[in-house]
Amino acid sequence: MTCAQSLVGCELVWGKTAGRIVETEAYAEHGDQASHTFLRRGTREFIEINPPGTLYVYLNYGVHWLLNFLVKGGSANGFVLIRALEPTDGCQLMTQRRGRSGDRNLCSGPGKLTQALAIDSAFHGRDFFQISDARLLHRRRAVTVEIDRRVGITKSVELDWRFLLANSAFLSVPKKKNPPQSQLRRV
DNA sequence: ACACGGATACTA
DNA sequence: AGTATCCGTGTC
Repeated sequence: MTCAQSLVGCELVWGKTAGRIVETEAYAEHGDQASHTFLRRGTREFIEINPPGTLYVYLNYGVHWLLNFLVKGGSANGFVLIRALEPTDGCQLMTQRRGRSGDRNLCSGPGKLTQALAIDSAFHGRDFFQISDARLLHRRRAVTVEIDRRVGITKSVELDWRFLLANSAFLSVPKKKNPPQSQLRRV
């Protein structure tokens, strides 16, 4: 999914906090058994009803809110899961919300970053571009994106739809594939 | 290695 | 109503 790849390196500004996106995953509406659309009618309807850029926020494992962007058109409809940020602003507030210190532990995971940014179900279904204090700043320089297998799923594991900022120290889990096998893309 | 914990979408 | 499932984290 090209959107997931394009978001790597961009800065997500969320109120008084902000972070550079260092890890994303793509989930496709069709042909992807790991996507909610595969089993949930409600998620398929969500795609029909809402415009691209709508936030899809849901609770995972009864503990963590996970942040997804709805993407439409292009090669396929689907969602981009934001999995990790490199904190760039508001570290003190994020540390306070997380209840832990250390910049590397603030947003290095999809559940951690929603806690750090104070994202929960209240933002589910909201159009990202209509949220006044939320912004997406495009990267100013080219970055190297590494392609890897998605994390934490049991179905459609063969799809390499995880996108990492190369050599980032703020990833949720290290890349699984070794450099010779992994693909690198200058984007 | 394991517990924690709730929305969703099924079944009946 | 009851149950199975689930894109994780922190601590054991």
